[in-house]
Amino acid sequence: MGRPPCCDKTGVKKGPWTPEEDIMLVSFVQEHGPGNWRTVPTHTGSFLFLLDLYSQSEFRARLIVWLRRCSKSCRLRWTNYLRPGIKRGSFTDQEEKMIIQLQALLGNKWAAIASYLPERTDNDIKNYWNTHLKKKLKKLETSGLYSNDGHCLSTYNSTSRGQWERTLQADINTAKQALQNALSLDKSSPIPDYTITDIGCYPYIKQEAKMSTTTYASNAENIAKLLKQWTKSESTNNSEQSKASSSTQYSCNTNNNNAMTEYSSSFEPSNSDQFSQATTPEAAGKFHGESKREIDDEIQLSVMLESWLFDENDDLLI
DNA sequence: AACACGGGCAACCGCCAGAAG
DNA sequence: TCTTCTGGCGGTTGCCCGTGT
Repeated sequence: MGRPPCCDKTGVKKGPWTPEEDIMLVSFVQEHGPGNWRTVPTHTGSFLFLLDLYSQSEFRARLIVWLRRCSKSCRLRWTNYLRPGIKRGSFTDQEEKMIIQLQALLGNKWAAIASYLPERTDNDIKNYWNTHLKKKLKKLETSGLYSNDGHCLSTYNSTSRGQWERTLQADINTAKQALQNALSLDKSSPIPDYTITDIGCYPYIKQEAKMSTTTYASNAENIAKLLKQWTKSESTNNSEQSKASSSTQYSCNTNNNNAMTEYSSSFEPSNSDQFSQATTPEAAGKFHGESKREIDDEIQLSVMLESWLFDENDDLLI
């Protein structure tokens, strides 16, 4: 009776997302589009996700990683962090002003406020409000420069309420226009090609990379590029390390002179160890308190698949 | 140099309305 | 029609890192 659950709730991974998981999620959304969160755990097999780019990419990279996130977590990660078009970094004065005005008008309706700031997520706005603006306004309030109904007296003292509302309406119209533009782009191309500047949200892409006009292709080609570099270092590591380990390494070859440099160097080198630890099935198991047997089974399966893939694709992975 | 503290932010939690079976 | 689940939302937590002592 009723809907079947989307995924096995026991053994679902929590905590910070790893780059591997992000790659998987991005590639999934690129293939299936956002909004199918219920199918994410299905398509990723709940426990094992095999990202097969063999038929899609000239680089023919294959990757095994573990995704044990519930659909809700996937949706949240996508909407708050990975979704193209998200602007990160400090808020501009204009944005700040708009948030203050809209908060005064709408209250703590962060989603509604975020709809007028298409480049910002509700979570970001909420965080910014709680950490910055609340204090700022309190200060202003105590100094008499701000009234608690959302009017910054220093700015609006001389303007009538009608003028203030017109200003706000103009701001809202501007934001609406921006939103409509964004939506019309979505309509024309369900999975648009994003330039690297459009994915400024992507946390592993350094500032200089954002300046590039390199296309962030919709067909996972760039992820394939990234994986190519990644699997290359992985296979090198495998020859040196025990084959029983299914851990993944993030090493960056910044000597490459092509676009790949931007992607590979985008990973945080300082965290590479942390990532490799966190992404081993052992580490994941510890994290979730899984039984040793389950972990061993997963390791075995992973090792089998991994050896199969690397053996088969040695000639393809350079 | 070591420790304590606080700020910032990603991610989780719990609730609700609506959808799906 | 009822039950169960998803997706969306706001509130809250906890970790990481920078700064002060």
